[in-house]
Amino acid sequence: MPELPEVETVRRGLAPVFAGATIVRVDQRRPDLRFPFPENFAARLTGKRVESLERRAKYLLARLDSGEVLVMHLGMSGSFRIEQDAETIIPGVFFRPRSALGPHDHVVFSLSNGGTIVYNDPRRFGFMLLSGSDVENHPLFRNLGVEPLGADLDGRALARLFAGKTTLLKAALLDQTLIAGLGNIYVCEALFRANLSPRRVAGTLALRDGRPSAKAGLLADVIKQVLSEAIEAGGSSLRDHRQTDGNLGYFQHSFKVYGRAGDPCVNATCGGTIERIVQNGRSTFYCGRCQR
DNA sequence: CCGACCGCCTGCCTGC
DNA sequence: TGCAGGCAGGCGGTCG
Repeated sequence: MPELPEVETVRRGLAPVFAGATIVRVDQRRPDLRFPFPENFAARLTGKRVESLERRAKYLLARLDSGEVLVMHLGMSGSFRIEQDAETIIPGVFFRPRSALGPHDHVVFSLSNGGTIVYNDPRRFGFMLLSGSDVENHPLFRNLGVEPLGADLDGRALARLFAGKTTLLKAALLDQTLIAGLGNIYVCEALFRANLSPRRVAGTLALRDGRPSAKAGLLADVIKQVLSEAIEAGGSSLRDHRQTDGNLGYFQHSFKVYGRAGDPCVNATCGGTIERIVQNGRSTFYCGRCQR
């Protein structure tokens, strides 16, 4: 499932319930997800107040009044759902009644405001861990690249990041140590919007005579654009991914290349066909005519 | 240091 | 209809 727009959608869905609430109970229903849960996971969360719910790249960060930070990653198939009692609906939070737990419901947070947050993850590629308050120095975060929606990403920054790189452009965009938060879908979509081939060498977008190329500037712009539009649409729902209120995001209907192998290119004047190739073991979708 | 590849899990879709 | 095989949004680790 989740790339940056989906994680941001989840953050926005959870924040009204989670932020400001005190965790009154944690049911950890198995010893591990992708990694083992931290020692005394439930005990270290119980009784703590969630001060804020933030996002860094594809990570959710719940800052606790204990000074610890609950770090959550959804992997490929993780999702949260919010359940409440009909008598005590939290203002602004979609009502979904309590339901029986399923086999892939791995963590249940019960909150002081009456809300319950259930983490479900069939493939268990997600994980939860606890960090000190200086999350940015945690090993998982220390090498993370720039936040794509932040002011730090522009043509100049991209050009610097790609300087001297002989990697494929597609691979460079997926490299979380360069830009943090892009995944396979939005990289395909951004490259299409920028008319850039995923097979291009990343270094060809580097600085020339100390100035970023127009291509680098355009790529930075369309990355922000596609991510923003996807967040606006509530993310993408592939397979069965849902938002925290159970609703589907609908940005998948706006995909122009992802999953569209064999379809005609949407650029009316092009006449080309979307192709699927495999790069670094991942599917890439692109138009070989528009994208150079 | 870098890139290529593997493995972690389950579920869904396709094609025979 | 049934089943085997392929494929999936991520990411850390290993190997050359």
